Amino acid sequence: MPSTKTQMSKETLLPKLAAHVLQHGLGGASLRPLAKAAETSDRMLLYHFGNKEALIRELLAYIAEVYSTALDMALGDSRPKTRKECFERVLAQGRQPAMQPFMVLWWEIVAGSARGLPGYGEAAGEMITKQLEWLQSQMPADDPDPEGGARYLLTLLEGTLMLGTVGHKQTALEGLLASSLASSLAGEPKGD
Amino acid sequence: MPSTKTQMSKETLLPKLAAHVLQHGLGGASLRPLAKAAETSDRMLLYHFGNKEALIRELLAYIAEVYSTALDMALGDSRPKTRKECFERVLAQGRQPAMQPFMVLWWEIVAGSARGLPGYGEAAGEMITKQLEWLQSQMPADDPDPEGGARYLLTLLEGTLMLGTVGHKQTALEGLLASSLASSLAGEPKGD
DNA sequence: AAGGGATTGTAGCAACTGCTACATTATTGG
DNA sequence: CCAATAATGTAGCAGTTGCTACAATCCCTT
Repeated sequence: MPSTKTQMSKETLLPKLAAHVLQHGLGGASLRPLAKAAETSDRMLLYHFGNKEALIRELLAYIAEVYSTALDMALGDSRPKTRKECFERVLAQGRQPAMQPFMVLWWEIVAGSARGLPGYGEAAGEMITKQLEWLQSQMPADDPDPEGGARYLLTLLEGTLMLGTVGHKQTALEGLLASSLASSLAGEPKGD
Repeated sequence: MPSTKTQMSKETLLPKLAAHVLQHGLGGASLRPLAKAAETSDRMLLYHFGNKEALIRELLAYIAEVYSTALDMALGDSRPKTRKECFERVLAQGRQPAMQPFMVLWWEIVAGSARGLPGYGEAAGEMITKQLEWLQSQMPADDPDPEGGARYLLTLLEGTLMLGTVGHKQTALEGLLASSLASSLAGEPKGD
C-alpha cells in the first residue's frame, strides 16, 4: 500500500496554498482552510512558516515568481507591428478567462500594498517590474522608444484593466479611441 | 416639525463608521470595533442595519456619496488651458496627503469589486462615474473632444495612481513622457 | 540497534466573529 | 396618564481565529 506519508516542505505546500488563495482570496484566508487546501493541518503550516504573516509573505513571493515565469513562457512568437497591436495583445491576455482569478487576486495585492501590509508591496512591485520587462520585449521592433513606450502602455493598460473591473470597460476603450493617443497607439512618430 | 431629536440613526452613525473604515480598512472591519468607533454597541449596529452585509453596503454607498460631494466642492475655479495641466491638477489632488486614506480605501473597494462582494461594485462604479464627470467638467474650454479626452485622462490617471501605490510612480511618470502628453510634459523636472 | 533530531498528531486556549434572546428604558400618540 | 412602540443594555451562543503544549512518530546517523 503506497499510503506513503509524503514529506512536506514549503516547496510542496506553496503551490497548493497559491491555488487556494487564487480561488478564495488573500484577505479572508485563515490557517485552517489553507491547511485543508494543502492537505495538512494548521499546526504544520505554522511549523513550516513560523507564523501566518511569514506564510503570507512567502506565499506572495511565490505567486510573484509564478507570475514571472508565466510571463516568460507567454513570450509572443512574433513581434507586434504597432503599439496598438502590442497593447491589444497584452490587454487580451489579461482578459483571458484563465487569467481572471489572478486578476482578482492582483487587486487584492494592490490594496494590501496601499495599506502597507507586509509582503504585499514587494510582490506587487516585482510583478509590475516583470510585466514592464515583458511589455518592453514585446514592443514593435521598429519602435522609436521601446522603453518609454512600454511604460506608457503599461500605465494605460493598468488603468484600462482597473476601469474594467469596476464596470467601466467601455469608458476606457472609448477614451483610447478619442485621443491623439490613437496615433501614439499606432506607433507612429509624433509630428505634433 | 418632525421628531425633535433622534438619538441614533443610520445618518448619525454612517459618518463615524466611514471615518473608522477610512483609517482601518474595510476588509478587517468587524462589528465591535466599528461600534466602538461609532460610540455604540454591535447590538445597535445590527438593530439599525439588519446585518453586517447591509451595513457595509450602506456604508459604501455613503462613502461614494461623500466622495461625490467632495468632488463637487473641489470644482476648479479656473479651467486648465491644456490637457496636461488638467491631468496634473487631478493627479496632484489625488496625491494630497488628506486624500491618502481615501486612496488606500479605494484600492480595497476595487479589490472587493473584482471579487464581486456585495456593494463594492456599485460604489466603485459610482465613484468612477462621478470622477469622469468631474474630469470632463475640468477639461480645457477649447478641447476638441472633452468627453473622449476625459475618458483618456481618467484611464491614464488611474494607471498612474495604481503604479504609484505599488512603488512604480517613476515608471508611470516616465511613461507619460512617451505619451501624447509628452509635448507639454517635456522639459519638466521629474519629481519623486 | 540505539539515539536523536526532524516531522507530525491531538487537544486545547483565549480572543474574537456575527448574531440573538431577553429585559429594560425612553418616547410618543391617544 | 397610559399603553404602545422605538431604542438600548446585558448576556450569551456557536463557530472561527492564530497559536501553543505535549506527546508521538518518523528517518538518518552512528
